[in-house]
Amino acid sequence: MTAHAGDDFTLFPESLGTLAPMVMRSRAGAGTRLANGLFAASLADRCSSGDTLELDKRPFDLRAAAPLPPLMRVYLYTMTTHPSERQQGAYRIQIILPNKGRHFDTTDDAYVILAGYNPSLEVFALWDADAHDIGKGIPHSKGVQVLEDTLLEAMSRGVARQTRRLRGTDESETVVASRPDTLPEALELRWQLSIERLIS
DNA sequence: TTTTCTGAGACCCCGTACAT
DNA sequence: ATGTACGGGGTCTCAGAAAA
Repeated sequence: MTAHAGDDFTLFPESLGTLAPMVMRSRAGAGTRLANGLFAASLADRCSSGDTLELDKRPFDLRAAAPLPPLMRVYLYTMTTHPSERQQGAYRIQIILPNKGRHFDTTDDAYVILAGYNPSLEVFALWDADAHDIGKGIPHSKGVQVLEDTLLEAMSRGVARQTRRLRGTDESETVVASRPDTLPEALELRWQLSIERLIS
């Protein structure tokens, strides 16, 4: 995955007089900041202090040691359920990228984590970012879902996975869910699944 | 205090699967 | 082959937070 320098956001702002790539970030709301903090805290023993940057922003970066990706860029959203929708027990996040961008930012070869957190269930869900950032990328906003059963399984077993088909393609993705205390394990699985998907 | 931006709820549309 | 229901994705809107 590469950064899309030709899109409607600027990777190299001339006003700064620098060629250093700049990651587009938006400010995060209170709930997201809380989730960011919990996410980082869950990986505290895999990251040295000071390697977690800008927890009040979306995305935030996380440097970790093997077997996790060396640089993770985390797009974390609050995961909600909508009783008005037909499918009972379906949770989803709504992806809205900073500055109306259409692609996840992979500056510095970061591995993009697309995650949701539900504060009432206290579980994370990790989607395959690459599976959603294809073609023209992400429109104004995009919702991705995960079944409640998967989250409940993660609550009881630590880590759970769910395969879901992507509409309009022949492809499917695997969503990984986990409790905060099993997040390193889930991230490792998420990374492996992404690699398998890339080479398949 | 006002303006701008973001997050999240709600609704609608489209594609697919299944029953008839 | 066609109709219907369901699941997933897209857009609109509003409230709240942050910035000016």
